[in-house]
Amino acid sequence: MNDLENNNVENGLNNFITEIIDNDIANNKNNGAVITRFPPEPNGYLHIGHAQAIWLNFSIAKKFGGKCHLRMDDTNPEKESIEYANAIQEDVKWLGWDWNDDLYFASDYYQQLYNYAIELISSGKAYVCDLSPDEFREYKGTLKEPGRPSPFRNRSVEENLTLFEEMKNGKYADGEKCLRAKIDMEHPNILMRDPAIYRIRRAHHYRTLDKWCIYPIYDFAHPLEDAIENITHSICTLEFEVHRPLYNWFVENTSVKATPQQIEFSRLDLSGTMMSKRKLLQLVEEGVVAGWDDPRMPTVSGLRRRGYTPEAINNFCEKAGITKFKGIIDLSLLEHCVREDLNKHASRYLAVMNPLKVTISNWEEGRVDILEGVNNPEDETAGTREIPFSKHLYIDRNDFMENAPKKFFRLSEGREVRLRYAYYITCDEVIKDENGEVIELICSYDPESRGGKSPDGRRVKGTIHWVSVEHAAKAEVRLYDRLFATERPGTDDAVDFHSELNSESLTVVDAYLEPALANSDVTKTVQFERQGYFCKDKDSTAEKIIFNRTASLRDSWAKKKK
RNA sequence: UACCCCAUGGUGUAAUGGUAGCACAAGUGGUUUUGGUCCACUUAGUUAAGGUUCGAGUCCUUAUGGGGUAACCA
Repeated sequence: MNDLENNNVENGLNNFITEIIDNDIANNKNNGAVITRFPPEPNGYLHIGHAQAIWLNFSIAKKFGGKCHLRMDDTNPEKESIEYANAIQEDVKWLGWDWNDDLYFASDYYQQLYNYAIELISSGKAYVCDLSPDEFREYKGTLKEPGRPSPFRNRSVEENLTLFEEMKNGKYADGEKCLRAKIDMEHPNILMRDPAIYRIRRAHHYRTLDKWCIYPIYDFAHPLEDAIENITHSICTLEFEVHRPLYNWFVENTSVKATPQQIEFSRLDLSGTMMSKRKLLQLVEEGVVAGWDDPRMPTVSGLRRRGYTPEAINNFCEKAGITKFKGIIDLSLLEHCVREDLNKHASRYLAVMNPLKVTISNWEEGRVDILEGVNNPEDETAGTREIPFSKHLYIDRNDFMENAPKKFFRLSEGREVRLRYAYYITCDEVIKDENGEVIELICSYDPESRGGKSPDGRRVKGTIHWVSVEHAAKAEVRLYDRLFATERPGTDDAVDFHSELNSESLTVVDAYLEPALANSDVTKTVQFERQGYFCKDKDSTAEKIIFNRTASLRDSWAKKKK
């Protein structure tokens, strides 16, 4: 392994883009500088796909000793808001990235962009066009047929200058005129056929308010924004590939000094969910989910509320990889990443979600024993906690079975199990109600087995979780599953994506928590032993504790049963 | 077929003309006071056909399949 490879392995970052940058640096392009940017439009919340773009741009900056700008690409006042702009910043920060002083807004460049437009007009490379949007489209041609020149294509520089200034000054109605780059109406790439670069839109902008009634269009604005900020590598997703000639055209035909390079990669796609901001917005507006931060949403804020950690998300972004191949990542990789992180860091607690009453027949009423539980077997420094034990307990209903098969290592009449950190108990009697449903178990405990082992060293295979009824706190637990039942929801236009929703994406149950969990102010995601990872939801009140299930534990027993 | 892009196990991703590797998933076994974790092992891959070469996943040609692009959105 050579030094370069070694270096890349240590950085955990090596893909076709870093190879391009390696070459650029070897050739001393940009004097070896690397400046990237993450340029979201503040028209929605960030999702896991954005998280990968963020991870990519910031990691590249870090790897090459450069920097990464955060830029709000806010050139469309009709869809953007301060709420979104703020949420984006919060999410990027939470993911662990620091843009230092490099926070920018495209809207701060409006005057500069206007000046570059004048430059293009002055050099005969842009003109004001009076075609209506319909006519504009018609003149543009189709994918297979060339376009025709606009009748306004050959206006004089002076006339264009005057008209453009009048556009800016509000002389014309919205859509009455637009400014177009003069390139080639017969170009095989339809984007090069005199694209519009400024439109008239009397919309209130959340930052520039009503100062402007003309707004620059992405294809014109973006390369110039990049150049203004001295971006060296402008990384974007695949659908902009055909825009690259246009991107370069604006860099080459204006007086900007920098020569940013656009590089496209395949956006991250996850099975069982969708990344369309428009459709996610629809789910929010229709109330299908509880908001952008609903724990079932693939948004950064949704994952945060679900109990995911930034480490898990960034690891996932890295493991998913960067290529130009448009694939779909299995949700199980994301789940693996969160379990991997949480297994190392989450404190363990006992909580019973599906309670079945257990009475210890040979335990005195009122007697309480305080036992010691290990907080995290993966981390000795996490310490221990006290767990009260008494005559009346709850165990999980799934941990009892009548006529259990031999491989069932839990409780059944006449069988013995270990209560985690407590005692061995044997089920002596099963009490049922008039419907024949099991409502209580009468068990006897072995006083010699305190702490979960007995002096005779007998083997008790099963260990189950429990809580003491009188010490337990009741809580609500929200069990989340994938939002959609299909692998690729929303990809078939003939299918309404609502029909692909998973009707069981949310199940609400009651749970009984051991006191150490109920009394602590948990802010981190914890493990309910043998069940999964859970975090306290923001809907919790002093009276009502609410937990969200982040992810279940792997369950090889459940698999075996199938 | 107007132009552009892409194609490696089920999924994602390495291999930069020289032994097709890794991760997830799936499965088998072991350890275990979480049927978790951990450990070991197994299954499974270069879209096709030509060409260049001592040697091709990699380079060339063609075919096939998939995707993107015709907003005064980004």
